[in-house]
Amino acid sequence: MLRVLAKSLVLKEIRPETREALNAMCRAKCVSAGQVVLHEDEPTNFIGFVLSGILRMEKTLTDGRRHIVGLLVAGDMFGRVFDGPLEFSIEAATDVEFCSFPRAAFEALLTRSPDLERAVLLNIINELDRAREWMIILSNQKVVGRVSGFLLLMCSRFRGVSHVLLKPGTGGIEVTIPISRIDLAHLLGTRPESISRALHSLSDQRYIDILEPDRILIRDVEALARAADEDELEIVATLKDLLSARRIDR
Amino acid sequence: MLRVLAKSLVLKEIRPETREALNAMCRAKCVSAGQVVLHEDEPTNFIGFVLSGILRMEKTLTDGRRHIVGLLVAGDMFGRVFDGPLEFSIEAATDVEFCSFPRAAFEALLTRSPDLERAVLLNIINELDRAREWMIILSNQKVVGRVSGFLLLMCSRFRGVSHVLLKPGTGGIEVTIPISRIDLAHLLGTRPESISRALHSLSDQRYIDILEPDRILIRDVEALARAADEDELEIVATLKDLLSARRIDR
DNA sequence: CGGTATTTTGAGTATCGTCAAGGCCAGTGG
DNA sequence: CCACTGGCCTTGACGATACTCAAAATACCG
Repeated sequence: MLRVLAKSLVLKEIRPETREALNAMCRAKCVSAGQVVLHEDEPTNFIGFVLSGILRMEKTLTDGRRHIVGLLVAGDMFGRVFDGPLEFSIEAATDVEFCSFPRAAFEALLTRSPDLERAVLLNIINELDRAREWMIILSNQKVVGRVSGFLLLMCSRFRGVSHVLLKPGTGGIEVTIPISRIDLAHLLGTRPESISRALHSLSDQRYIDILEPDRILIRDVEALARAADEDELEIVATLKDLLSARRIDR
Repeated sequence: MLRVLAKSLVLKEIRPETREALNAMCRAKCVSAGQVVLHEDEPTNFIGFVLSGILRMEKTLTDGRRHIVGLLVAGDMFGRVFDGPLEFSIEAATDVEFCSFPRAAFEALLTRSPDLERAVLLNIINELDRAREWMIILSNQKVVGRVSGFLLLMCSRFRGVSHVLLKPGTGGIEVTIPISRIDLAHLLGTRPESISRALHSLSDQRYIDILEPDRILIRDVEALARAADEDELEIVATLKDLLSARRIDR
């Protein structure tokens, strides 16, 4: 299983001994969509690494509403490394495979393996960057802008992972939205109705096709980036390169 | 100067030797409000620790608009620790003192001082939590909600730092907003006019007093939390405790 | 004291949230 | 096999909110 782990950019640099130790303490787990992996405010007794599928991090408010604060994909780490309990619960958005390390053992290993500590550090820096990307998307005034930014983020971040497919022939990218409209609405600071309208507006402009409610085909990445307003031009460039590269491939 | 640094929660745990080494490589710097400390996308050649004042992290878009993605206060660290250049520039929002460590030397020390690496790790975890708090505030649908959340965040995070003062007698907390309306508007995903209206609406309800455009007296923390909707009840509890404690003190 | 930048206010319009209804799909039980 | 149910997504209509543009008031600076 650590073969899979090793593919994660973050963990591939660690020394064989450390990897051995990780391997020894690691336990594979599978959960199906909807199950809760970690409860909010409970002391975390393990650290997890996602192998496949998508998890959502969500904060449950006192009145019962949920608030999604991020998504986890293959290669991502979750669980508090050192201090206190998690501030949000972690729930499977799709069927998920992950491996878990007992917290105490993991921290002990962390303390005596600088390479692992470095890997964890890089992982968290990465996560921080992603949180900032979310912030920029969320600070878009209009719902279509936020939705467009979300779609772009989905394909740039989750490319290569199960939920994004490139369709070279048509020059489009197919994205599966791993969360319900209502959750997406909370994530983007709006309501499901507005999400629906935004998607259909993008569809009317022929920027995207709604294959199914949760399967979107992105036809015009640049137009979407313009709608998102953001300087996700880097993202766009990357995606375009990828598309044309694939087209030449065949 | 490291006396100041040591006060930062994050660095107080490091060993004397490491502290010595840090001290040796550290250089104090002062910049005045408005100056740019680090440019976006330039390779970062130093790591900085804020001693006093407030810095803003901002992304400059291709069309020249700026997008604030966070604020840095005393105790915060900035600059890329390992990989690539920073994704945003760092600018002084007020007059700022900070100390800087040459990047190469800092990373070398990091590699041979697990205690420092641990401290840096905790610092970044902290920053990640803050980014997620921003996300929750930003995902509030209404502008008054976001503004209220912003004010609460300001006092909970920046308490004890120059820009927040407790006024025990009146039971209020005075906050100085360290950025202009237009920047705050960008940060909260709205326009300056709406920020103004939101603040004056809160003022009309007697939740806050606008002493000066950038100096706000918070009169009713709970009401503000209700307006922010969020479960910042923890924050509220903390603030209330603090207020009553101070009141008893005198 | 003038000149500039920032903040505020006002009026009109677009957008979005709200409420209510309808459609689609999957699962259930007759 | 079909009707029924419940969940989710969509659509429409209406009211609230926020954005736009323009102008006034205020603060800031020389």
